[in-house]
This record gives sequence, C-alpha cells and structure tokens, in this order.
Amino acid sequence: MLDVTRLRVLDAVARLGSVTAAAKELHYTQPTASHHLARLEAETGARLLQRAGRRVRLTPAGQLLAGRAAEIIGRIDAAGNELAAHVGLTTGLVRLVLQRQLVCVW
Amino acid sequence: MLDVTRLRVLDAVARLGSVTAAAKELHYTQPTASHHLARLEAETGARLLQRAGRRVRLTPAGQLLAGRAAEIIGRIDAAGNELAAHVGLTTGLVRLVLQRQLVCVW
DNA sequence: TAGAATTACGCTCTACGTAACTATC
DNA sequence: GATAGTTACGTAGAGCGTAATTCTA
Repeated sequence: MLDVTRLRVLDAVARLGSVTAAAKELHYTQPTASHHLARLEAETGARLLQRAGRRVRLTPAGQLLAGRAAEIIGRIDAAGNELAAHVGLTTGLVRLVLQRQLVCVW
Repeated sequence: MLDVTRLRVLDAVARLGSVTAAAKELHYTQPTASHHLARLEAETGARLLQRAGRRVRLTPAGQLLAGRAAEIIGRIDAAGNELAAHVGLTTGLVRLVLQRQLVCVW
C-alpha cells in the first residue's frame, strides 16, 4: 500500500520543481524529503525521479503517480473538512488541534 | 491530516461490523485496532463509534467518514496497481515486496 | 564556490503486541 | 463463563533532524 506521507512529498516536488522547495512547503528538512522519495521508489520499484543537472525531474512514472497523489491528497483533505463541518454543525464545539494532538475544546 | 492507517481500520469496522473482525482482516490484534479507532476519534474530535451491548456501531459521523475512507483507500490501491502495471510494461521486472520492504528484483 | 541532492548516523516517538481489566450475553 | 472491547505497558522500527559528502552551474 502506498504511503501517503511520501505521496505528499512527490506531489510537492511535481508542483514546485525541486526537493528543497517541497521540503520547505511541508516543513521538512531537505534530507528528510529526499529520504521519503528514495523510500517511495524502493517500495514501488519504480524510478520516479531523475537528476537533471543539480535539479530533479519526474520520470513518466513519477508524473503518473504525482497526478494520482494530488487526487488522493485532495480526497483526504476534503474528507477531513467534511467531517469537521459535520461535527461543528452537530455539536457547536471549537477544537484547537496542533500536530494531530488535541489541545483544547470549548 | 487524516491518517490512512486509521481510516483502513474504520472502513473494516464499517464493513465487518466489529473491531475484532476488522483487526483480523488487517492482521492486527484487537487492542491495536481499538487503539487506532480511539486515536482517530481524538484526532478528529468526532465520536465515530458507540458501544451497543458488546458490539460497536458507527455514529452518523462514523458512517460519513467510513464512506469517504472506502473511496480514499480505493484510490490509493488503484494508483498502486496503475503504477505497478506501468512499471511492469516498461521494464519487465518482477518485484517481491514483503511488508513494504523490497526483497528481490529480477 | 554556492546551491541542490544524497548518504550516514543518532534520537524521539509511534505502532504494535502481550497482559490485565471491564462489561455484556 | 465466553465473547467483545478497552486500558496499561514495553519494545522494535520509522520519521525526522544534524552533519558530512557529492555533484553541477
């Protein structure tokens, strides 16, 4: 099963054009983003990136997967928003959530 | 961001009707599945399950999220299959992957 | 030589299992 | 008492960062 954390990195690289920019957007360091990409290639058995000078470019397989990744991430975000709206409407609570950790409800 | 691992547990509970059956299908122990569900409720701030005797039933919020979870999981699986087909067609490799760990390529 | 990526290594935190507990039929 | 679920606790592994290395414009 594809790991969504790694798909997020691939999606960011596809949109922003570099590992560094992707890492920055996701609040990772560059090595962490690079590591996720390397693991994604190992886990899928597909070459997803190729060096182009000191930049990287997506292979056809990488572009294919990045497109699907964007759809999947969109679905996940939409589901989260939908649930939040549902909960908000039915309970009227306000939740403060930091790093997946519930901090406050009132 | 919703955790897909936990969504898989919720989806299995929705389809199979119990935490025990869901755990078995996903090759987890029952406490592990139960823990994922508890964390999912804490992270989303929504009641997703309610005890019904010694079974559990999904709340409306739980049913909503379970439906979206099934869609998301389907998308992820489809993307993985699509990529595998693409790689298979272009390289002719056979990959043996166990627990996300690449074991052999030839 | 400055910028971009990878590799090496260590630490923290999460995922998971086992064991113990609670509750319902 | 058997079955279903939860809570407590310990451990192995993954995620992330820092540091060091490689490569290219």
